[in-house]
Amino acid sequence: MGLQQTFKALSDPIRREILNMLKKGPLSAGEITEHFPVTAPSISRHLSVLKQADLIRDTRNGKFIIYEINTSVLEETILWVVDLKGVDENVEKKQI
Amino acid sequence: MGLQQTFKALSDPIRREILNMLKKGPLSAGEITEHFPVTAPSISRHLSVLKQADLIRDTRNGKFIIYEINTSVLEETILWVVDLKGVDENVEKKQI
DNA sequence: TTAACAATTAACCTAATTGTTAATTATATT
DNA sequence: AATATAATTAACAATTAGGTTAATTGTTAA
Repeated sequence: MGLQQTFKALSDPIRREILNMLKKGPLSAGEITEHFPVTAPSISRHLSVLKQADLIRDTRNGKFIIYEINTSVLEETILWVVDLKGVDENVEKKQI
Repeated sequence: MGLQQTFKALSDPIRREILNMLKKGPLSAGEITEHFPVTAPSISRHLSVLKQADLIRDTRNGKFIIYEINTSVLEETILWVVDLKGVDENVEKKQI
């Protein structure tokens, strides 16, 4: 349930961009929607996919629903990709 | 064209498993197919997706087409995810 | 309590993905 | 040359994904 949902969530460019936006700080659904040329319901579903993957968390604040990023899930993802690459990080750094 | 195709390719469990198999060494399409409960044409398309993402390379050897992993593409992916996580690798290592 | 606003859910459509079987291509063997 | 083997491509069916508009749910403010 973990890696699969994470990769699926990351496989869409709008969702990746949303995560990049939230990296700078929490935003409401409306603020997120403004940045994209698609409708609010469409963004709402993207948010729902990210939430199911536990990449974002939401809290209601009055009329607004505020989204923030949750990076803890990415730990597993990084480990998986780095392991696939099969690289000792230190060797990697020496090469650069 | 880079990140997008990589994430799309990694978003399918069969394709991730194929990469894990190839991590241990090159394999023919047939050998890969044997490990999954789907038909050869289905695996062939998965291989084609991985190839388009440049995550694998193929060379014909007689009747066989041999696939091997290409991890260089993963560099960009790792950088992207690590940057999203916003973690200084050293801090990370100290915490563990 | 009614009106307005923020956001989600519902219903629907189209495009992309994934799987199958059948046909094709390329190579090797007899 | 004919046959067998390895793999891909073509054609089709079923499912999933992503977009839209319309309807619904929460919350605030008049």
